[in-house]
This record gives sequence, C-alpha cells and structure tokens, in this order.
Amino acid sequence: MTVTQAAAERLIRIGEVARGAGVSVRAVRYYEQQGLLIAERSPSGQRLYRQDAVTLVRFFQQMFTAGLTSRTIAQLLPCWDSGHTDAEQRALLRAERERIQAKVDDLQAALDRLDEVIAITDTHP
Amino acid sequence: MTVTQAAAERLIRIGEVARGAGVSVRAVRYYEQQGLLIAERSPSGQRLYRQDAVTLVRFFQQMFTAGLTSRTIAQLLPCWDSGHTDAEQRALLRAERERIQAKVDDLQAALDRLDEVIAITDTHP
DNA sequence: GCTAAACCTGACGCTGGCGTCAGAGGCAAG
DNA sequence: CTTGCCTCTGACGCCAGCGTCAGGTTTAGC
Repeated sequence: MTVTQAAAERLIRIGEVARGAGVSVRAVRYYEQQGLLIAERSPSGQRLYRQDAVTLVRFFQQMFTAGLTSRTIAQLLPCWDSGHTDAEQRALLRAERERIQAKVDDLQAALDRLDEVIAITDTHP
Repeated sequence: MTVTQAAAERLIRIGEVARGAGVSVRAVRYYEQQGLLIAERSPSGQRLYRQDAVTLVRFFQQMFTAGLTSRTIAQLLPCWDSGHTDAEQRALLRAERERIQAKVDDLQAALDRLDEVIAITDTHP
C-alpha cells in the first residue's frame, strides 16, 4: 500500500488539509511542529501536502482522543509507514494498549455509577 | 442510607482523608475550593471531615477519570445525597452518559487500530 | 517544653492541544 | 492594480487538576 512513486501527485495547501480532516489550520501547523507531519514548501514558503495527509491527520485525531501524546505518536509513526517495529516500539504499543483498555474499564465503571443514579432518580420523580 | 444523626462521629483530618482515598492533601483542599467537599473547622482552623469523606473523594476521582469537571460534579452532588433530581440534573446526567459512551466507542476504535498494527508487526518480525 | 510532623493560606508553575491576535507576504480574479 | 482570501511566523492565552515552594501555626509524643 506504500506507493512511493507518486510522480505527478496533486499537492494541496494547508487549508484544504484542515477542512478535509475537520481540524483547524493551527492544528495542522502544530502537528508539523511536533514532528508528526512533514510538509514540502513552495518557493514562497507555503506548506504543500500530499492528499493522504488528510487521512493522516484524521488518524492523529483518533490517537489524540485515545489519550496518546504527540510525542508517542511520533515514536510510533514509522510502524505505520514501514510495518516494522523495534523492541521499544512494541513495548510502547503494548503499554498504550493497556492504558487505553484500563481507561475503557474506568469509563465503563463510571457509566455504571451514573446509570445507577439515573435509574433511581427516574423511579423517584 | 442518609444517616443525619451522626452524634458523636469521629472526625478525621485532611491527611487521613488523603491517605485513605489515595490522593494528595492538595487535591482534597482543591475539592473544597471547588465546592465539592465541605469541611468543618476545628477552633484552630484545621479541616475536620467525617469518615465517609474518603468514599466521597474516591467517587470524585472516578468521575474525574471519566471526564466530568468539578463544576459538573458539584451540580450533580445533590442527587447522591437526596436521591432526587430536577430536570436540569437529569439532562446533565444523560448528557454525561452520552459523552462517556461516545468516548468509550472512540477508545475502542483506537484500540482496534493499535491491535491491527500489533498483529501486523508481530507477524512481521 | 521541645521537636517533628501535620496543618494552614496564598500564589505561582506545569502539561497538552490547540485558540487567537499581530503584522506581513502570496495569489487568483476582475 | 486592487480587492479579498489564504498563508506565513512568532508569541501569548486558556483550561483543569493539581504540584510545589514559602512562610507561618498546631498538634502529638517524649
């Protein structure tokens, strides 16, 4: 799936990336600052992205909402591109997996508590 | 369950509350500042809590990890004490429930993505 | 009565993912 | 050529739940 020979691919500017992914322009710049998204530059200095940057940004958003930091995502990015991992990355993957799973459990427990109250207060108007 | 006649109940100080609930003393003071935990005061000004404050603080922690703000918790606190809710509180309860459920779904989706990568990279050493 | 531990009130710092404002340059259309 | 939108680089602001330091009082044990 890693097409390296995108010869005459249409490049898009930052606004199109932002709109496409549903985030702000500021956010996209921030991702670059964090080393997540490398952009080419036009002669005048404007950022130019490949279209799959949109997909990538959506992916970043998903990871952010899962509680990963940009630093962690940056460390894991090579996995997505190459499909290979070193020991450190595998450990990171498992650690994040566990963290997220634990958070799911916490949220589920909180949900149960809230449902208790909802049930009680619904039967006691 | 709401025993209002705790005549000679043993009161505890902030350190004991903190240790009992597994949080810092600073956190307990913060909860008071946010209107979550009202403490009596000794003649010299030290905070005095009933033992169930420990349970309450644990509950706060659970809600915090579920993403509720102290403001929201404060608005919902009467529900726990009285077992009654007004319309606003019921709406709040449902809104938080939905928010948490949505977050669970997001986390689950992120977990699936991570598991994909883990699976792929485990079979490709 | 002394000391160590615990408590008090401010008040500033930190983290992370941006929002937002300032001031300046780029680009297609009319 | 000008109008209007897009983009650029800093740099400060924000929120929420505390951590942490400063400087002073209280409590408990010996």
